[in-house]
Amino acid sequence: MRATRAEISASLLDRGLRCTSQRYAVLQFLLKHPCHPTAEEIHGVVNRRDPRVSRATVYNSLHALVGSGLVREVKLGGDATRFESHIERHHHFVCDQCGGIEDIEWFEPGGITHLSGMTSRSIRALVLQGLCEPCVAKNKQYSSGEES
Amino acid sequence: MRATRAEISASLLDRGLRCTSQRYAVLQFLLKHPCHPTAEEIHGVVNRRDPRVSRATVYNSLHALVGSGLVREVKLGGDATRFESHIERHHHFVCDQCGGIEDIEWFEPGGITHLSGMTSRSIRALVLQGLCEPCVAKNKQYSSGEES
DNA sequence: TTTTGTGCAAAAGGTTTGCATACGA
DNA sequence: TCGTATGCAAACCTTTTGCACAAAA
Repeated sequence: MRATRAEISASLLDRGLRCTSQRYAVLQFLLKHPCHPTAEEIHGVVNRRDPRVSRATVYNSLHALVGSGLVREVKLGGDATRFESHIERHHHFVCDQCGGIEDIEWFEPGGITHLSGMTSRSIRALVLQGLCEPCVAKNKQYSSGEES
Repeated sequence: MRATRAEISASLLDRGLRCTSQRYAVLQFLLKHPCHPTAEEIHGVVNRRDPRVSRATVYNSLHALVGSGLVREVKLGGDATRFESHIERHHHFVCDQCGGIEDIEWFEPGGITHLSGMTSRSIRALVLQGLCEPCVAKNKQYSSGEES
């Protein structure tokens, strides 16, 4: 998360990717922000600092980073694809109500394979859909009669 | 799945939806085909039978059906939203390689809640991402040295 | 120097919207 | 009849593409 300029540059070169200022900015942003931004959000931030970064280049950079394994693409049902630099195996939780996304520490889904009788399929990861803590609390508040 | 015209019509009226020929066609298609078509696929089929069905109306109809609980909207990470008339609780499996979607019989995800320490979140359903049986087999074939 | 990456602008899906018209209850 | 649904076309949002130009190794 706290990578230096040299480290970021090296990790790009190691994978055969030239270290351009645009790629550097995109990767640095993802390393600094452990959220799950969309390409548009990344473009917004990066472009504000250097207006010479186009939307197409953000997409190009993201694809290059995903291709090299430095970044992971996450499609969780929202309108836009999201990206994260958290590349260790993990699951995701998505809140149906607020759309919030949370990383879930990895656990073997073996029990699920068993539960669903899916012994011949191989499971890579899970997406858990439901209500996050704040939304559960918010709903309780409304349903307990506090109208005003 | 084998609903008569009268039954489909009645289920629409029961929920305060007018039974227009377009809505009828959309709902009938979803009841007949237990797959997970996109709006565009539905429009293609319905429009072929009655060219007077516009794209916008297919979207309107789908939203009305989803709003009334007759149809479920499924966002599984593909490019387009998918729809299904299978409204009983169930999970989904999505193949990373071929994009195929399978319904998974419902099971309580309680074990998962426990595994991930997410006691205060409420889980509605799971999306399992991985490789389906055919794709697992296909990959084995390629990796076992059969080049030609 | 040579290859790879970039900016721009246009286009391609998927989906929504505004408004006059048509149709179901 | 009356109010809701529909068709059309245009707009919107996310993402991709083609091509001339710029920059990294």
